Amino acid sequence: MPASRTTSEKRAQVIKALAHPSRLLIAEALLDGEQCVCDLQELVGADMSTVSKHLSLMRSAGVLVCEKRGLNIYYRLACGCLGDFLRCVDQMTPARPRQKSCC
Amino acid sequence: MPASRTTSEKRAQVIKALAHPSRLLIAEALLDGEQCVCDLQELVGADMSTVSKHLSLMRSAGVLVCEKRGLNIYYRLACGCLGDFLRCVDQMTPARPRQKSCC
DNA sequence: GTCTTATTTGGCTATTTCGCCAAATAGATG
DNA sequence: CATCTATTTGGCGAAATAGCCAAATAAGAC
Repeated sequence: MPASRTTSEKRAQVIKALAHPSRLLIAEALLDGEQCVCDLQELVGADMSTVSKHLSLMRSAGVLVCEKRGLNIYYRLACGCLGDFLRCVDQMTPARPRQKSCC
Repeated sequence: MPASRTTSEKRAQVIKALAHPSRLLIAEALLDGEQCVCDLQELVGADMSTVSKHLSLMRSAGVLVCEKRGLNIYYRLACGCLGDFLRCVDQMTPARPRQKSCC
């Protein structure tokens, strides 16, 4: 059956949470396991508040979950499938050939 | 090895091409096979020029390829893995539970 | 209790993205 | 050739997103 518009909207919200270089960099880093906000800030190299907003967006989209332990808050991927997701993305990221136009 | 910033940027461009409800709806429809622009316009229900720009963006991101036959231009998915991609997205699209905040 | 330290939130400007309209283009048809 | 049909492109205002700063919050340490 064809996807409904509301299904596409829900899915798009999740995809959007990964469709930003800094957010994707964060998600990729978390493939190796959880990290605290301050480590992710260092990774991304942006203002702490900026990173925090990215994390919050990814969390509310269902991509990340977090947990407080001691002084820090640790984020991790909500789902183990991100590797597969990225493998598919890489199949569409050809080093070179991309159609500029038809015909 | 960790993903580099430029790798994440390339990937993010592909993901961005799918991170919009109308564009995702188009991609989902193309799971069942190619369609011409006018069919996709009807599906999306936006102005023809709007749909054309979405298609062009997806094409230059490497998500779609197109081909002209007769009067029409037919678009199809560049890669067969989109189904897997969406299955992963759906795992992160829980009907209900989503972390509002930590702790 | 006060003082830190880690993180989030509010507010603001700058940038990007979206969607329509109108005009341009490409190619089939007569 | 002129004309029609399908699609793309240019341009512009409106809306959404990004990133910084400053202020607020939460919880552990003292």
